[in-house]
Amino acid sequence: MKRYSPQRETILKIILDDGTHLSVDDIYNQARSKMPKISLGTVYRNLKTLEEHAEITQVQGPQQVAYFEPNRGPHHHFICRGCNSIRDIKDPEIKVCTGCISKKTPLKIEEVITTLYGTCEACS
Amino acid sequence: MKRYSPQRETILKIILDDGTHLSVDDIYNQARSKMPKISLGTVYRNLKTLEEHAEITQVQGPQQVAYFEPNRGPHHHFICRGCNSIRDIKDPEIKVCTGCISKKTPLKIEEVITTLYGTCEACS
DNA sequence: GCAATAAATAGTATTGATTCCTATTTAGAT
DNA sequence: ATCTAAATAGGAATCAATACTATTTATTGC
Repeated sequence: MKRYSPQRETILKIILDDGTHLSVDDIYNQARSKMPKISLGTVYRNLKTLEEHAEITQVQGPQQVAYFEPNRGPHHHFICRGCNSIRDIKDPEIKVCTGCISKKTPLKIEEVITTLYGTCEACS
Repeated sequence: MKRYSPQRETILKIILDDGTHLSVDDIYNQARSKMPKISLGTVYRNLKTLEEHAEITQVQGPQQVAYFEPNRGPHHHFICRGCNSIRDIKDPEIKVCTGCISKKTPLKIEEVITTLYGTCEACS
């Protein structure tokens, strides 16, 4: 990665500033309000670059939609089936035991992603 | 669901007979070899119907590709980052503790999906 | 500072998976 | 056997994502 272009900085800032999870369209729209000539291709390209450099993380949301969030270490997600909202679940709050499987199989486990599906307070 | 059409039976049988995880294209191609005039739309429609009736399950594979498998109860998946293969991990082999979170938050958790990413024997 | 070189961009075209649409066929019920 | 609703084939339409290209912008070595 060369140096941050204004476009890349804008995109990264949008994601860092936002506490929730943004879709490509969210990001594109927010970016356009600050930088009207930015193109959608630029958004996609930079999201890819930023993800490759581990500055942001892509989350697979409901209905095959991709969401992006700042890279803030291992954690999990809760997706509400009512309103499709995503929220973070901090790592210590749930525990996944992978020790047992790694002893049993020759698979090398590098990452564990746990997603909880359910109903949030508002939708209950 | 009315009654099984030959197309739906064919599609379901392909998935039940297969031990691995099939993409839409895999299913379409296998179906066409048995039933040359079947249309892609029919495959999609039936996959949706079969999933709604809990006969099959859709798995979100690597690179946003959807895979289908018979519905054989709760289990998890291991995805190899080398060859993109998916394999099942039986439920008792890993344990996810959700009890702790449900006490802390008012979220109603209905399903927990854990996906392991790593490297398989062949790719090591 | 200034050319040379490489990376990034805007804008548009293209792709590819999925859904939608419509006339026709098929299966189940009366 | 007829009627009615569901399912189908085939093609058109949609939509997210990628690819392409000419142009702009930044970095490097002088």
